Amino acid sequence: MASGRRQYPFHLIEPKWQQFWEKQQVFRAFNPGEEIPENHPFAERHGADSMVAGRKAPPKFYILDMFPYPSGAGLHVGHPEGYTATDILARYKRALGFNVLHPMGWDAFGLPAEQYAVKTGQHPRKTTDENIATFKRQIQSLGFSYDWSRELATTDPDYFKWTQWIFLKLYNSYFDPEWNKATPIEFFKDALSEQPKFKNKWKENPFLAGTHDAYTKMSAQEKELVRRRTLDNKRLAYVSEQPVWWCEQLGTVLANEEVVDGKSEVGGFPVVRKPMRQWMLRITAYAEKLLTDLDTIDWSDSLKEMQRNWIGRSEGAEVEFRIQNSEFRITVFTTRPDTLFGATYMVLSPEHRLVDQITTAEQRGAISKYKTEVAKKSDLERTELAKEKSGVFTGAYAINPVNGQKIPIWIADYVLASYGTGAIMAVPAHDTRDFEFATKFNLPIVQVVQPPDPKIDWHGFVEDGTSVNSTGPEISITGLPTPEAKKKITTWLEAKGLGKRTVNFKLRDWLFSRQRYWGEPFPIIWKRDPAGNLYHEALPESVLPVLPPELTDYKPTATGEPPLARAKDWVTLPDGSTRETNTMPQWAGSCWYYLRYLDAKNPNAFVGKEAEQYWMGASSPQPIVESPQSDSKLKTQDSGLKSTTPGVDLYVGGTEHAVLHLLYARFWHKVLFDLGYVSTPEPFFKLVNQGMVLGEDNQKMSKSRGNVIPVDEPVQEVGTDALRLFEMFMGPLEMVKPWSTKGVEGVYRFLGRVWRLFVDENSETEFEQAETTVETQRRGELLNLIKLNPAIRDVAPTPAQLKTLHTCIKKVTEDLDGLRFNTAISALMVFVNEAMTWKTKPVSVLRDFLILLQPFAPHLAEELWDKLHSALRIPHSALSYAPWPKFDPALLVESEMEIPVQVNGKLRDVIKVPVNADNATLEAAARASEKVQQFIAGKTIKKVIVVPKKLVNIAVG
RNA sequence: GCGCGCGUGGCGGAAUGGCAGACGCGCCAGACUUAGGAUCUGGUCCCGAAAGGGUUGGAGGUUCAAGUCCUCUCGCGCGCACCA
Repeated sequence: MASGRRQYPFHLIEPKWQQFWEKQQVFRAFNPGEEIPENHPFAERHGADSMVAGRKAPPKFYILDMFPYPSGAGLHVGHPEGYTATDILARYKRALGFNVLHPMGWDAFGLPAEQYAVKTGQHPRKTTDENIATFKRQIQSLGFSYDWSRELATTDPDYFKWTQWIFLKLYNSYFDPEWNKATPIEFFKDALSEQPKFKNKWKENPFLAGTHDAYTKMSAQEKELVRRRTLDNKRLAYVSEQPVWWCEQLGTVLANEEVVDGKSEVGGFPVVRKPMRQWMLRITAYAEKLLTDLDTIDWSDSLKEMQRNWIGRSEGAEVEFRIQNSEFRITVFTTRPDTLFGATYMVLSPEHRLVDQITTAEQRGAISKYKTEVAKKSDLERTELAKEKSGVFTGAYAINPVNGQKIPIWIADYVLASYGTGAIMAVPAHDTRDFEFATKFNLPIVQVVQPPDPKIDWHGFVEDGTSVNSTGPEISITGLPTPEAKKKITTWLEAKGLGKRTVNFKLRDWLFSRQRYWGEPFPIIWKRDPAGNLYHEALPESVLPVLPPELTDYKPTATGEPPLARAKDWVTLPDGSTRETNTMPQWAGSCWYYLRYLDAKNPNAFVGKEAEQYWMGASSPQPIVESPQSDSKLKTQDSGLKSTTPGVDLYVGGTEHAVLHLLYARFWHKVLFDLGYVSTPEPFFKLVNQGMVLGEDNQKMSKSRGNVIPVDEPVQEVGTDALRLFEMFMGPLEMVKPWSTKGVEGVYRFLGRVWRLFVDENSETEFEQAETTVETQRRGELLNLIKLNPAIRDVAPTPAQLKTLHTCIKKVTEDLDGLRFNTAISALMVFVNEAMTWKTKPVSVLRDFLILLQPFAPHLAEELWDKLHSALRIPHSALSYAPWPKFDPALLVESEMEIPVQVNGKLRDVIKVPVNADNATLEAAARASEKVQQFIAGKTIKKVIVVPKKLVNIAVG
């Protein structure tokens, strides 16, 4: 690039306006109750007291970017795509009269800084701070209108104090199924009361060996133990000793979500199952709400679908099977209880707790050999070998409850311990996997469903049909269509106490602890009771934040003991209790950062109530604030001023967070909502995923391919306005699209044309000569040498000019509302192409154009806005708050319009008719057309379709 | 395998069921220039001299009218993946 002459002095304009915005705090967003400085443009537009209690505050618009993890590599041109889109919207909404919240911060806890610390001994905080500085410099060089006064970093103790605080809320709450919401644990304590009315609650308590009466007879100490275990078993944050994903290389456990194809998502290292004591968050309690509330938010279908798949709800039944010559019973989960008569064998997962108990002596060797083999396999191997089914017979038999048949019990690794009950009834005739397995091991295959189309083979037919061969001594569903058969047999099972309707989810509880240094410490300590039982206890809120200890060695220990355990002084408290040494996962900080922005400096709460209600709560439509500056004719556009939405109005980020971050954040938000801390059940009302920007070779940008384009490159060559414009001009926001250096030059040329539309070319030559002689620091002043284009005059626009302008206003406005930035930019180009041909360029028209351009190319627009008004001595306020021009449809109407005429659907002519022509006139004009006559001559006209103001179509035979 | 999305010029992409290819890139020609990799003007889907005909991955269908709606099919991308 860098070819030829510079299109316009962006190198002077861009720093100039960035400094201006910074100095004037132009993009500061004001909270309810705040007084606004008199000279601030927000005050000029809305009044200095507009946010003070008693006055109606302007409607809010909260537009949020997914905050980045500041890596050492800096930004490439893919990063600012989403940021540019949100910035354009933020500037547009400001122009419409909204109070816009547009913040930025840093998701700064994370592995890379820690790994660097392990290698070099440099404290992760230092690395993190340096990376934040780099990211901030680069992001600021792009001229985004963030309110930097609300900047936050998840690693800041003033921030993670509240992350820990929210953890305490989770710890001190349980999900109450009757109220269907998170509830302070104090309320559950009632259920431990010895009052008779709570007796029924005791039945389900796994910590009571006997009954409520047994409890009343216990010693105080025993009661305390039971009480504690009962509560701990209910908390939303709980400790569990269960097999978790352990990654040797990373030296930590990982969440299900961080394990992809049996490897760590970060680094791609192998992971193994290992039983460890871990903190879990009970996200499964919210499975149903997380699923159904998707219907209340405006996200893309594909994204919602990804979340639905992840939550994985399926309805079915649990059925209990007796085991022959044994007291044990095995419960299976099935979505097809109607196929119960076709269950010809049963399969347990190798990890099922009953395997050893039911295995017969003869089979013991084979079973234990198989179990060992399976345990050795990583998850990756287990899925890779999935094509070939394997398994071993236990020697035991179960009794099919519907027909009393004896069916063999196998174990096989195609049955997962982690889903359903870890056991299945196998119906080989109507399940693909069971069919494969039965075929391989020669197990009987019995048809129980007849496909609707008799030509379809019933072997392996898994869809709905009609039940057949399904009659037992007590129940028959033969002849019933699948849905009814399901219903009938489930009802029968329930009546017999053999089973029950069940809903199952794929979603697992969230493994919430990590063996790392660079994360939030848990506000938890461990103690022992007099009997020596270890138990955990929350630290009081008053001691938050719990800071991590200083260390010199950040390496995890080989045993899985977290690095924090090395700080013996820190771990052990004076009273002998010890601190929890795990830290929270990186996701914790990003679960609520959007709430901290609302009130980022609040020392007393994670967010102030008033601020939360204003920015997150839904509000009713607001009256439009009329600015004294606004053109009398041009009122603020009202299209964007409908009632504001609950939650974040627009959230933009990459698909990589489609399940993890977005599911976790929704979960936390729902808990906070249930506990009364926030006012909406969902955090993000509208969400858009920007598509990835590929390299010029159409490949994903990566160091190894050498196709990475750092943002600094185009910023140097063509300026940030051109970069911003091209980011949006490439194509629709959601689409994956390749970068194009040539394309950048195209929009750069466009900005050059805009420049030349406004400035006097002679003065520009003068400027360029002067620039070569003046030292760098003083060059900014040279911009004053550039004079306004003499063709710009304060005259009334012609109807044609107004039409060009208003066509552009309409298109840009509608496209911005629909996030169609690429076509909005093309509308601006069309305007400029047209305006270049005008001999006289009316100020009022160009002024409105600059307001339209401002969101896209704010630096250039500010410079020209300033020049335009100064040169003509028109008083003006900041462009950033200039009211958006209103489109006037009357100006687009002309006396005549062109109407296409088709014969048999084929275009034959375009006729000019008066705009108000009625159907008869249109038809007559169409028939009169010479070209049309050629095609209808000698033929019968069967029908004439006239669409007013659209077209005429003549059907002939 | 299942789910979601997408197939339009040489390229990125436009088209509330109503003139396919806006806008930009590239390319061609011209103007201005010592020069042009700056700028400006014009041209640029295919066949055809023209009239006209053809054209939105392919095949059907609905409709006066289909890139757009429906069915089947092929190809690509993303997600999930033995979820009972």
